[in-house]
Amino acid sequence: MTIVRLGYVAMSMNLQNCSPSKTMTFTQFEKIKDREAAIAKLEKIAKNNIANCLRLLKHSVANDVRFFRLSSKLIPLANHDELHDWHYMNNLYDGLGEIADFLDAHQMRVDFHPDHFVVLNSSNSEIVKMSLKTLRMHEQLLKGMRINPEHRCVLHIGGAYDDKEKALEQFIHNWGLVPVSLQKMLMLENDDTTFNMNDALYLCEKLGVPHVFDYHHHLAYHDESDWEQHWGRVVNTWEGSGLPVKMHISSPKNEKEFRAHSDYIDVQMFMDFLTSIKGSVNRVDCMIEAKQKDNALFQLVHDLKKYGEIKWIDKASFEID
DNA sequence: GAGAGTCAAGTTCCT
DNA sequence: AGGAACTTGACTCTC
Repeated sequence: MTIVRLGYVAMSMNLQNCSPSKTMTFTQFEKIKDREAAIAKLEKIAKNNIANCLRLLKHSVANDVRFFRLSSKLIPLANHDELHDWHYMNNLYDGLGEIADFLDAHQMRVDFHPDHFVVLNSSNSEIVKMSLKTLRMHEQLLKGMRINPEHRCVLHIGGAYDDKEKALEQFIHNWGLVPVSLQKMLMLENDDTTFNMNDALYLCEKLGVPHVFDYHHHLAYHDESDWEQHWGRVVNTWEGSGLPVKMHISSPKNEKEFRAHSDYIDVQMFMDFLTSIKGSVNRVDCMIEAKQKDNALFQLVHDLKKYGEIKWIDKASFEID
């Protein structure tokens, strides 16, 4: 028996005016002559993003969804070079504290997926430095929400730079430059063009990092199609974690644009996957990555109702035998 | 208000 | 060497 919990990404198609990712471009920032006023504007946006984040969490719990990806764009221009003197965290603790209180009251798994500017295997030390800065911001946000940062940020491995083997070794080298507290925060995902499941598992096993298996990425890019023979290794990378195995689920937009995300999830593809893994692991949390966000999750739940082998626990989690 | 073009950041592909 | 695509939600400007 396996317990499956569904989650969705960062924003809702149902809540109005509830973006957690509002921003201000640097160009606009510079246009405001009074720098203090400009920073005040950034702070207002950040506060509002965090308030909207709490609204999203409440909306999720109201629908039994207890798995959610936080936006990595909560703080506009947070790590911009020209704003290095801005202590963006100072005004955010109240808002983050409210999220902390809410999370304390509800069993909920939240985490981050910093975007593609975080590249840990770069041989350019400036890029690695900026990447670490961005990861430290994520760590501070997690601490502000009183979340144990362990295994709360999923990353891609990075660039191939024309030599994949070398790029993997560069990752291992650079890993030594990553502070231990940040190392503990990370998980690694297989991508859809460069580093497949085997590559990610190689690093995860070597460095003691949980592997987030992305089934759609695997279908788009692999050197052997049989992922099932390695599934046990995926599960093993989670052994030392206090959290259940985490997965990414999405569906191809169409044959031609296979790698792009579709609006909704192909229920048969998802069931094929579940049928393969059921019983191999006690719990698995599936992050639904679809253009229609929470609506894609609700639609998937609806589509899953026709499968008799699924026993529903609540509106967004179930058991499968 | 709708629609087109732009945005801090990286990598890869194309010329 | 330099520019566009990638992929993305939100912003900004124009009409």
